[in-house]
Amino acid sequence: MTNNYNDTKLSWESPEQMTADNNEHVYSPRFLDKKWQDRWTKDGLHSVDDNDPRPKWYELTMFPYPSGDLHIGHWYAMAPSDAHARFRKMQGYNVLHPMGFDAFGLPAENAAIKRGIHPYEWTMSNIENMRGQLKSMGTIYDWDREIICALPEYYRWNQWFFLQFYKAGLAYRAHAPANWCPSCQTVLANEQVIDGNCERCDTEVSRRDLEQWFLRITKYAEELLDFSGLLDWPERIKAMQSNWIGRSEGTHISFDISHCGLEEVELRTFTTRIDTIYGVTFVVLAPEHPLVDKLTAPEKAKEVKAYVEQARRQTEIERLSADKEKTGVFIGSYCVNRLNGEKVPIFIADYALLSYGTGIVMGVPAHDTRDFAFAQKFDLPVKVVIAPDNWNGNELEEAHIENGTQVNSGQFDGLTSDHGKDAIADYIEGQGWGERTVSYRIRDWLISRQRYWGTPIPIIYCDRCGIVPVSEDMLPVLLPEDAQFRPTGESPLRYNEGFLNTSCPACGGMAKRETDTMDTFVDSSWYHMRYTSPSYHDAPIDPKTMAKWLPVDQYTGGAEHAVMHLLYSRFFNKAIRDIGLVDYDEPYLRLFNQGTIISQNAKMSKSRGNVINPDIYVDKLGADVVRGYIMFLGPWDQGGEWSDGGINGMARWFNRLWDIVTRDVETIMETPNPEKAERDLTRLLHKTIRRVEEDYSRFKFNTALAAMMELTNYMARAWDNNQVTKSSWTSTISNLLILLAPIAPHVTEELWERMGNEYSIHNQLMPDWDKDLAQDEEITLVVQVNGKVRDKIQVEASVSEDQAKSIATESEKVKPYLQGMDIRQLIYVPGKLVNIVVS
RNA sequence: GCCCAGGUGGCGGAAGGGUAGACGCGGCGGACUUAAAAUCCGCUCUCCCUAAAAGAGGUGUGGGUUCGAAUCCCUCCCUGGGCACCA
Repeated sequence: MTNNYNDTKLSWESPEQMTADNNEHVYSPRFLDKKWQDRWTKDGLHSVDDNDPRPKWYELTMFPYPSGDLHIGHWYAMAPSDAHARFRKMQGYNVLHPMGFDAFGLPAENAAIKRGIHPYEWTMSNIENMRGQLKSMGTIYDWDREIICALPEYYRWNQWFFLQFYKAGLAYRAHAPANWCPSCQTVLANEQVIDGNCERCDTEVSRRDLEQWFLRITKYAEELLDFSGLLDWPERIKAMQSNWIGRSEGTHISFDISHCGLEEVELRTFTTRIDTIYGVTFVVLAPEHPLVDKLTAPEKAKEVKAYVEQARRQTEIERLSADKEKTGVFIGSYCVNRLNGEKVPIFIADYALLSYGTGIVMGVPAHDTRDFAFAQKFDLPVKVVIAPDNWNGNELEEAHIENGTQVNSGQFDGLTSDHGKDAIADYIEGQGWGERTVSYRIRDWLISRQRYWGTPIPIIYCDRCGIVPVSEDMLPVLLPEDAQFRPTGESPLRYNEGFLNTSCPACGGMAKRETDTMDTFVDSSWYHMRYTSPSYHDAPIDPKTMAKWLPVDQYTGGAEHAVMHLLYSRFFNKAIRDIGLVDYDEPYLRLFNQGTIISQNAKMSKSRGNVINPDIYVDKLGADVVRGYIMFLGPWDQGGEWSDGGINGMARWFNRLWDIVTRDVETIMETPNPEKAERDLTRLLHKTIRRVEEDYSRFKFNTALAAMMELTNYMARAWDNNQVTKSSWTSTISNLLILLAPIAPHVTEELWERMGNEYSIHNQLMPDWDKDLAQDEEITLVVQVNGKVRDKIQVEASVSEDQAKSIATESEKVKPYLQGMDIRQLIYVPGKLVNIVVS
């Protein structure tokens, strides 16, 4: 059969040339995108009803920073999540799939410094533009629920949460060395320093001592390691969070310094290897440790001071480099190892970190690689206390860090080191010299930022009353509009007299406001909650909508947020739970991480010039083709490479689909065997339904599309071969359109209407598949001899084991391989194959 | 160094103990066209062979388990990500 494809194909012409008016059969994607987007908006098709009785499904994708342009990476994150949310909706859920803007942050302020545009103007006009681009994707976002973090009605609740944390002892101020990004002109949290560089701008960070506000995430270290409240999170993300939290079990053990005549009478160290306590030959303090001054002998003072200053100057990178040669200084005093009464010299060295454990390390060169290197450098004794198996008593070439037998360990000699650990810890606890404990690598979350475009921290400093929180009824503390944007290293708010000067809420006297603003990760820690009641005035969330929607059922986004946003948000949830604001333990029950879309073998970036602008493709090919192509690239979690050739393939398939759906069924001729034609097409349809729905639920859009392509390929062939019936044809195309609707909402809506169906396809339910109808009538029986395929035979699906075996052994192609052989075994796999084992 | 995730045609990728390479891109050949584009049809892992048929080989490497391994187990190599002087 020949088709006049010119009449029915999709046209990629502009809508001016091709409108639905001048030709019913020609479709312009650009025209149709707009036609249906307008219609859906007008009908409120995607507005979400809090009172809908259907089971709820809250599907969220990480909201974008309003950089001003929606690039292909945004599409890659958002189009598949939209398809998945649509799929859930078509499974009968009441779906909330909202969108908003992570609108505070540095680029807005940098634009102000560079170009004199106010951050508010810059941000809001970017949002305006991006909202339009987001709408062009054809997503089901309910724009009535949009949130913008930079607006006072949002950030006042950041301040409100901060005050609750302050009251609960979860927010505190401390003077501490902090990571300073000289380019961003602000401090950063530990999570925002990647390999010693700023997470945003990649500039090397330095250290700066400042008064800073912290949130006490360490209080939740143990609970954050417990992922049992999550339904489905990637193991990788859980591993990254576990790594970051860095739990290690060990013992606190103190060394006696009572002979020094100080107020302090002991040095507390943390060790995971208490079994090696008899091998201590030195103790190391972190250079910044407060006891350093007190313990330094006068004759060493100069040398120690020089070392401390040099250590402070070092950047994070220099200091943490593992291959760096050990440095340090003997400070001229000693402590006593209480277990054996030995006198132990005290050093300072920068490999001891003030912020981990107690800031003091017991040096056991025989059994720790770092201590070994230090001992070599300073010619300190290496005392073996854990004998390796078959140890001959010689000196060690390197540290023996594995297990062994306790030696030179007093009463513990002869125990295995495992037993030694327990016995020594018991003994120490009994003597009151220390106790078993757990140490974590994670530090409290530093939220102060010395920048303008963020949430003002609602704190007032009064000379008489000290630190005074702003009272709740005075919120929000508004960002002043008229700030001077100068990169001074201090918040621009400090130079704004009108903002800075205020009166003390306690005594009414003159006082000054905190001028730092909050890390923007505070905004994203609870934004998912605000979507449920974006304009609620009495609290961050309406308790009614909270109970209805939260927690989030499915969250999607990039893995780069594993130890930043995702960890902060989990902490935030647990903290506000303990304050009594929510009653669940985890904010995001299921998490799926999409990969990265690349182009020309590299991440897209302006400097590489390999950036793909989606608008051009949307304009030419329509949103559905771009959506479909992005989902067809490969498995969503593995990312993929953009190719222009590839997207044309997707456009071609939509073209063929359009052709198939718009064929006139009245021209179908009588087929010789209508029952068989009907059964065959129906069978493939039901197999396709099964595959597509399984694939959607696992985010395998690529194979779902492949299944639908196989179906259209079959249909085109069957039509040409006169092997279709009107009824199966019609029912197959309407089911196919429903299956495809989550990926391609516009084309399917248009074709659905053209078939004469009731508006809207997006209110249809996903079809069920029928096991019997999907059942094969014939199968290909594979016949192997010793595991090698020798024949493939079409047989009835109902074939019995005996029948299959005899068909296999009697195959003409197989017989030569059986000649003169003994059949040892016949393996039968029902519905699949027979393997004849011969020798 | 430790912990994850990967390695399959020219390319993106299917298959997660049972026909390796679905689906798509690219390529080749053909139809339509004055021609081109678009569209449609056919072929497209490698070797052997004039060709077909039939063989043989083939999923990073080397071993193992199994009637049968891309798939499970062990060794090593490579790629990407995370942690790393954390005591």
